[in-house]
Parts: sequence; C-alpha cells; structure tokens
Amino acid sequence: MLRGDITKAIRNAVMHELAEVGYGRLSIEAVARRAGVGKTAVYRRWSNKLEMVLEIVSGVAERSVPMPDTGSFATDLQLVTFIVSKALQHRIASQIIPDLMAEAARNPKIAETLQRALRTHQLAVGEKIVGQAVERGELPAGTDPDIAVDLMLGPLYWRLAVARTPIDDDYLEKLAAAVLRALGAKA
Amino acid sequence: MLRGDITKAIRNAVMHELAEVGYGRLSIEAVARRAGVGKTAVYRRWSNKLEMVLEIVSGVAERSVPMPDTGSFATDLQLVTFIVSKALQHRIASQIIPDLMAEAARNPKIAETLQRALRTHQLAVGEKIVGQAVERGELPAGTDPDIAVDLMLGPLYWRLAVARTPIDDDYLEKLAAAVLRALGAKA
DNA sequence: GAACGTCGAAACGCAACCGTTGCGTCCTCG
DNA sequence: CGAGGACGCAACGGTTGCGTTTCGACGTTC
Repeated sequence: MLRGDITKAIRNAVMHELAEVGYGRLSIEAVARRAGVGKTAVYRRWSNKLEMVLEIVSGVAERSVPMPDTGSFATDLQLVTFIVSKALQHRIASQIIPDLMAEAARNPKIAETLQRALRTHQLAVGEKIVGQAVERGELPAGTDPDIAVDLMLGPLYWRLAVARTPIDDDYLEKLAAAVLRALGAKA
Repeated sequence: MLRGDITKAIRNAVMHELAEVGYGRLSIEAVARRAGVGKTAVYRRWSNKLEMVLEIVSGVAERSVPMPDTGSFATDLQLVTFIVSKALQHRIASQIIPDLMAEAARNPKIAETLQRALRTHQLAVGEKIVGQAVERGELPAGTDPDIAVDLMLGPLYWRLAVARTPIDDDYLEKLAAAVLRALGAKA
C-alpha cells in the first residue's frame, strides 16, 4: 500500500539529514521537507525518530564489508583495509558513523543496533582471516583476533573519521605493513 | 566583577550537560538550570552556545597529556598508552570527546579548536618520542611519526571511545607490544 | 549611605518541532 | 464507477529553547 518511491525518498532524506545535522538535531519535519513529503507519510511508516533512524541505518549498514578469502593473510588484510578506508572516506558515511557512535554512548538501543550492524560482523571477519592465517602458519598460534581487528580498524577509523586527515595509498601500504609486523606475520 | 564560584558552577554544568545530551542538544537553559544559576549569568559571560563550549572545553583539554622522556621508547610508549587509556576511560571525557569529534565534522570552528587542543599536541608528543627513539637507535631511521601516533592512539580510541569495550591491563600490554613490533623496534 | 554591578527569577516575543487531525486530490483496486 | 487508501498540505495545541528585558535583593566600593 505504501508507495515505494516515497519510502525511498524518505530513507535518502534521513541519511542526508543525519549527515548534515546529526542524530541529536535531526527532526522529522526537516526529513519530510527534504524528501518533499508530508509529515504524515513519515509517521505512517515509523512511529518516532529513533525507530526510523535505526531501521534505516541498519538496513544500509548490513550490506557492506565482504568476507575476504584470498589465501594469503597479507592480501586479506590489504583487501579489508582498502575496503574500510573507501567506506570511511565516503562523504555521508564518514559523517554518520562517528555521530551515531557518539550517540550510542548514551542510547542503548543505538548501541545495540550498531553493535549488531557493524562490530559483530567486523569481529567475525577478523576471527576468520586470523584463524585461516594461523592454520596456514602465517601468524603465530594464539594470535588474539580482537587485537588484530583493533590494530587494523583503529588507526583507519582514527585517521579518517576522527582526525579527518586525508590518506593516500602510500600511507595505506605502510599501515598494512605495520599491522603485519605487529601481529608477527611470518610470510 | 563576575563571581568566580558561579563561573565555575557553569563550567562544571556545561561539561556534565555535554556528556549527557551532547553538543547538538545542549541548551543554555539546561546549563543554567543545572548550575543553579540564572540565564543572565551565562549570557553575561559568553554570547552563545558555540563560544561557551569552545572556551570551556579547550580550557579543560589544554592541561593534559605530558611529554614523556623516560630514556626508552618502550617505556615512553607504555606511559602514553597508559595515560591515554585512563583519560578515555574517564566517564565524562569518554562521552564528550567522541561527541565533539563527530560535531567537528560539520562545524569548522569546533574542528579547529579540537585540532589545536588535542591533535597538535599529540603529534608533537609522537614526533618527540619517535625522534628520540630513532636517535638512540631503537627505531629504524625514517620511521614515520604520523603512523606511529595513529598506531598508538587509533586502537585505544577505537576500543574505548567507539566500541566501548572494556580494557584490562593484559590487553594494554599486548597492544603496546604489538605497536613496538609494528614500528620495528630493536630494543 | 549612595551608586554600581552581579545575582536569581520571571516573563517577553519569536521560532522550531512535536505528534495529531481534517481536508481535498489522486491512484488503484474490484 | 465507487470505495478505500496513500498522498500533500495546512493547521492544531503544546513544549522547548532562543536571546532580551525587567525586577528586587544583595554586596562592594567609595
């Protein structure tokens, strides 16, 4: 019954509005205005701001970050850092993610959603590629996947989303190499 | 003429209010209410929300993070990670910093203030301890201080302020050791 | 003891947004 | 062709915050 093109326009408007003003200041009126839509259309789909944002954001987030399996830890790592760095340099994403992360610190529902949409998957990816690497003997047995993930994602996130310093391919290479050394990679 | 105890109460209220609701939702009315003070008292000191927050936050931020010089890169590194991890586990700070970081992405004045209050100092510390380590032969010549700082602060920030996963001393040790390896430390 | 400046409290007009409602239009079923 | 539903638009009463102003109560300073 609900018209799909309108739903799409609202979803789009929410993402842009989130990026521009953040969750705290996001208003349904502004979303409707931006989508060229009546407030009624919004309230017909979601019952409040929190529910709307969570549904839309998790919908977008869920379809990202592949599970690499290139046969070599070094290239797995390169692939992940490359993809994550691209994602974090996306204009909209790089605004929305830190904002929601900060908001999550005070809103448990947001925290839970982000946890499910991002962190869980990240840890799974980390565990898998580290596990494979250990089996292949590329990494020492007992390598902690958590630390591996933190070493990969931490600096990237820090640089791109927090410090917002531009990054070039050279930096990305150096970083990946440093992470390899940090984990005691043998190959 | 302005009473010092009142100024102090307002500064305190701003920090707590920032932590609870974030910059986006921070209102001067709530600050005054919390400080047990009239709005007049606030407006007599600062002319608007942005100016008030920037002045107060940078005042607090500037007096932190020492310049370590223990004679060994490993212990310098330990010291920094320890101090930063303590700071990021502080209840108020760990709420305010990510929030303002996110806000900085859309407000150049906030970005500039944070850059000056945090990043500049961090880079200076990084450059110094890396430079000393290189002179002592503990690190390879040509070690990039930027990457070193990112490798130290990135995972910590990621863990504590973003993922909000608790951290124990064991993790901290492993992390510091990993960073040492990443930088190719010899000693 | 008079003048001054800060203080809290309260109210001002203004604007934004909340979530809801009623209206008239348009489209799509059956 | 008629019913029903989603649509936009506009307005509702209520809340919140803005930045300003006025008031009387204190406390200094001279």
